[in-house]
Amino acid sequence: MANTSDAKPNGAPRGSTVKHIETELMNDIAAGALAPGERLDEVKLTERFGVSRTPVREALSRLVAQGILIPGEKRGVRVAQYTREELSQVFEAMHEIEAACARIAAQRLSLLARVEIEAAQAACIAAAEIGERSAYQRANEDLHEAIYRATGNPYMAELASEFRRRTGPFRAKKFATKADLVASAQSHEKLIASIFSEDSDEASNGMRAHMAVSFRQTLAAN
Amino acid sequence: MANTSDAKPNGAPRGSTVKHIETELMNDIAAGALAPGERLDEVKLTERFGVSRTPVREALSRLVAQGILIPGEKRGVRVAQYTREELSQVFEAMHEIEAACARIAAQRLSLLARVEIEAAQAACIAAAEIGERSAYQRANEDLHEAIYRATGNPYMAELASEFRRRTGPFRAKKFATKADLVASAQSHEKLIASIFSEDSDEASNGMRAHMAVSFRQTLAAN
DNA sequence: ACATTCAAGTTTGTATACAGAATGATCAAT
DNA sequence: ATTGATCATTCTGTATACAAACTTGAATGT
Repeated sequence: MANTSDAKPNGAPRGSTVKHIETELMNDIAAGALAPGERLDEVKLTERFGVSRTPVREALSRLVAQGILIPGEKRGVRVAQYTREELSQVFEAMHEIEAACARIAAQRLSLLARVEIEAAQAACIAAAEIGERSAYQRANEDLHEAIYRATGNPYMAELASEFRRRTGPFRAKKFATKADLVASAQSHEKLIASIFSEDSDEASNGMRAHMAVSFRQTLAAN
Repeated sequence: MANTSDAKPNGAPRGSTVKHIETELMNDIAAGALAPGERLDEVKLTERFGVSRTPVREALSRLVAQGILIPGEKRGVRVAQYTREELSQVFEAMHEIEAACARIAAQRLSLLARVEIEAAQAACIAAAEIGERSAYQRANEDLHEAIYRATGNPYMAELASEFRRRTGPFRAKKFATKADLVASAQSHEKLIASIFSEDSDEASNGMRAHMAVSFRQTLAAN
């Protein structure tokens, strides 16, 4: 049945619905509301967001492009799920990208970047000392993002952020105990020192060492 | 006017039309048939491929996700075009990714990978000696792809390939003279030696050095 | 001459319709 | 009981329709 006159308006309303669906789904996945391996049904999403299949589809395909969702065997898309080996490969790639960011950041370190990194680390320490897991996680993300920005290279930064989003669901359950937080914050200290040394190789090795600590915690939780 | 009975069949034919459009456009861009900055018109593509806007749109948005196209200021999409600074940033990111590949490849070097790399380099030398530019370019791509495979990490490999595609249009005009080919092939020799040393740091530095040579040629041509 | 407003023409985002594939379920035959 | 075939039921890809936003440019007023 075609629109008569009282039908829902369509056309192009303000801030792209697609973007909204995309971030909403990303949050769900990051928060674990959608478990790895779970299948997403286009029509269900259609109902949930009160839109047609077209924007849902577009949002899904963007998430697929980012590796957050993967195309199902024959049909549909599912939340990315990795075998132990795949997980370690994705993390290896992320480690290298992070290391590259640290390398470039060390080369170009600006005063602003220094301050932003120090501020984020201060927040990490504060959160670790009182054992606030979710605050620590936020501060930890901030610190890494500050390092990405410190590269002065938006392409590197975007790449790193993308991998961080992609691995988010697996890193979520990483910090089990207060001791984990403290250990992570201490690992940050060495990492930051290596970047502030302004020696590329040392910074990149520093980041690899930090990521190794971090990955050990992640693997323990998966 | 709606389908009556003799209309074109739609539904889902064989190998996704979207994929076809995507690769076709990628080729056009790589071959320079679509110049950087050029605007792509959805409707024109619709006519060219004899399909509706839906698959065209999907193909375009995938290319946007890969950074090969970029969304226009207000409307439409255009072939990615970079200022000198942006170009150097994209290349910096690519260099780091390539260096990471070299690092991992050196760590895990298998006999098969060694052979593949040597074969590709042999092809490079052969092409350089007789000054066959397009053959050299192919062999050069093969060599880099062989290194990506040598990482044993499909995520790293895909990432590197993606950046290579993205920078393709700018590297295309790189090899101006036979001397360029020979210089590139010689640079490969050192690169390969550094990877075959199975020393991570040396391999990653080796790749960075090679990419620097390569980038100098690229900048000269842009 | 310049700014402002308004109408026509494009372009985009979203909705909906529909054909063909994949899946699953029912039922007959071995 | 297991296998195989047939049919109904999703699900997916593509086509088409249409409304809102943007662009353009001409007409109007200052």
